[in-house]
Amino acid sequence: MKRATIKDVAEAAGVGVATVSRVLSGGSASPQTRERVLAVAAQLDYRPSALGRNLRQQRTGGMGLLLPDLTDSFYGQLAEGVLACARSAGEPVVIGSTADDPEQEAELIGMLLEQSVDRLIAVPCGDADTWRPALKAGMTVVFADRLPPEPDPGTPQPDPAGAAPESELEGALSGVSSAALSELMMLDGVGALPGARPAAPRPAVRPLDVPAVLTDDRSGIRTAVQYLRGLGHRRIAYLGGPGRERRVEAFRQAVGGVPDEELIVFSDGSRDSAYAAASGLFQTRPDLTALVAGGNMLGEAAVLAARELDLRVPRDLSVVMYDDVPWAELCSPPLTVIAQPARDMGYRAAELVLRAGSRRPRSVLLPTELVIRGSCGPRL
Amino acid sequence: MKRATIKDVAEAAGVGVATVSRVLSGGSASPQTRERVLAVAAQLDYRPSALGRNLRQQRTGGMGLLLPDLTDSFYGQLAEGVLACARSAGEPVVIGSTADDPEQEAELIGMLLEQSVDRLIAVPCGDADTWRPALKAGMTVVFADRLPPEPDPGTPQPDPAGAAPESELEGALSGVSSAALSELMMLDGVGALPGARPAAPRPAVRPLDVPAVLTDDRSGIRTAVQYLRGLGHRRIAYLGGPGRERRVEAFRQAVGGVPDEELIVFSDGSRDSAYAAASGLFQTRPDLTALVAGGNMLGEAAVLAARELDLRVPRDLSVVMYDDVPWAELCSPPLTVIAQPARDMGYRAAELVLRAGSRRPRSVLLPTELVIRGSCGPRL
DNA sequence: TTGAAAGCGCTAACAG
DNA sequence: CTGTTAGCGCTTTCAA
Repeated sequence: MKRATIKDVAEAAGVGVATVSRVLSGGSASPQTRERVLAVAAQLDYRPSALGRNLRQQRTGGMGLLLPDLTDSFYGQLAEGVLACARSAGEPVVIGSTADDPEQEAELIGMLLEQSVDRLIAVPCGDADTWRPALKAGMTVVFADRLPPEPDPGTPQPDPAGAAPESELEGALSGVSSAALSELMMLDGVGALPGARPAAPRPAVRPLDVPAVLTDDRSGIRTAVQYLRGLGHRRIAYLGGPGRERRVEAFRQAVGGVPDEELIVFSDGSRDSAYAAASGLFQTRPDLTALVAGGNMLGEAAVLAARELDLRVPRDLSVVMYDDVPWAELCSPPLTVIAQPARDMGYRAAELVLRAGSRRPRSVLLPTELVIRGSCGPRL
Repeated sequence: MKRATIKDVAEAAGVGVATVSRVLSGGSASPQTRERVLAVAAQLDYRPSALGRNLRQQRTGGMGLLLPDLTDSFYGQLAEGVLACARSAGEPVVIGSTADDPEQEAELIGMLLEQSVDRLIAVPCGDADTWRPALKAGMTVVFADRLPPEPDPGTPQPDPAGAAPESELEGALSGVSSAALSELMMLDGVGALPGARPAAPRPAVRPLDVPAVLTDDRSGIRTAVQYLRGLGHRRIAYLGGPGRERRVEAFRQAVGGVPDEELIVFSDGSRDSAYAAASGLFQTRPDLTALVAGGNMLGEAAVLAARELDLRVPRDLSVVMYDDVPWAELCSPPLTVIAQPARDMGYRAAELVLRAGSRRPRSVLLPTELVIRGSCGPRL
């Protein structure tokens, strides 16, 4: 039993296919025609085929979603946000996971292009060159959670917002009422995120001009570092993951002075590498008393490594982790975290990519919140 | 700059479109023609449009994936498995999350039908009626992790494999070499999972005949219960989630005798409901000494509720949780779990749904493993 | 308000 | 081995 086509409906209703199409997409038609068509369509259990429509319109509906790892609760939450928005719009979502590997990312972009998916939400890992093809092909792209690494300009770039603003949020919003602060923040052109310095000569190759939904990393990190400093900690380490340059930068800035680079270590996206990095750090620098983990998988690794080395949290080591995830509370002690509104980020990114008409939508910067639990203590 | 079509390539190469199509899909062509076409295609950066192909073939490639909740690490891992397989096949995956709500599930199925996605992997929550439309439409469906609830037959159904077999695995494999036991298990017709009793009169409405990738719940639960009993526990409670009838049944059977139904409580898919259920259970039955949580979100809730009520684990309460998730180790104490090969399940489900020719593929039953950590102790 | 007709890009059947 | 051609189901001019 084959599916009914628009032609079947047209014949059964004694009208032309164009009329059926119009009725079903809310075009104009006389009431009686409309009613008849609707009745017949329902009776035949007609479902318009997306295939025909897509070919005709030269575009697949819905959106793509590219994430590093669905195993990471943060991205799981982000994805749920996207799906929630897509569902309410009745749009399909094509998902792909990149494992933070630019090559896989490029492949997935190619696949989406082949499918004529022209809207894409991504947590990018590749650089501008990975992304240019998608943009040139006319895809509407929205980045979430982070931006592609900027091509390193010749001269080391000073903080884009000028002299170390209190936070990105404030930087972007200087002169805005504090009521607006609690609102979701808008800013334009993510390439030059905060206070666009009109005169500053940027490198000729301007980064990508793609809207993004980000959280205020600078403020998140700064709050955490200040909190730790307030507890007396001086040797604070940072454990970072891939694509997180903004956070590291924020960390360097927050600790102030000449940062002790040995206290800043990185891993790639895998659990193993995170564990190795954490473990290595603890062993080479037993003098550190606090750690900021730049992501929940890193926090996981840090807690595990600390336990393995018999470092007691928070007695021997204070830990703050980026991302609030369900298990943070189950941990012993419960982890103090920098919470990001993961689900909202996904939802808003989906909104952006769906609403995007011809105009490029604006970027969104969401606030973070330091959730104090039990993993930080005074320096002893 | 528009994308090149097959026609452009044909013209530029001085051949017909059919030839291009043939060359690109590995059909026969003379070496020089092939070479020329390939060269031109590369030169024009030609990418075949899935739109045209899909319409022509009346089917969208790739597969759908329906999960209850991406926030649940178990499903995140499952999804990663599916994506890994899909990626290596170059196939797109359309994802949807149902929140264990049959209505949303039905809607998503409808959406996939509209997209002509004809392969679907699902952790089902709706019953047979929800799924029949998809099957009637000719979708190749593979269930993962669980099956739709069976329509309750008039007479209470005895254990389908006869007199309480040691486990589903063994039940399905009686007479099979023990070497094969460590292999992935095959069995036919999931509707009548284990030892198909030829003579037994089943209800007229046979359940769905859909292949599935499951784990051996019976053995998983039984092992856990036996472990707890070995530690001296007698009042063992079970905290269950939606769509988990097999596990509860296994639990009832494992505890033997007349189960104390008050010790068996359920929640829906949400964290809140799980917490409420756990908390309620602990308060109404302070005499229980051990708990089996039928899923990782339930385990999470149980640990939280126990902590809230000042029940020490494992001193006051021993806990075994279904699903091994990264945070199980971070928990204090680290949780003893029934581990399922989540990623493999996803991968294998994807294999099944992709390999499915006209023949219905066989079901797969994977083993579980009791991972003993620190959340269980002797009854005091 | 309505219908006829022209494709969108591709594959498969058929003819050469 | 290769080219021509007929659609797949739909939307969208363009006339009527």
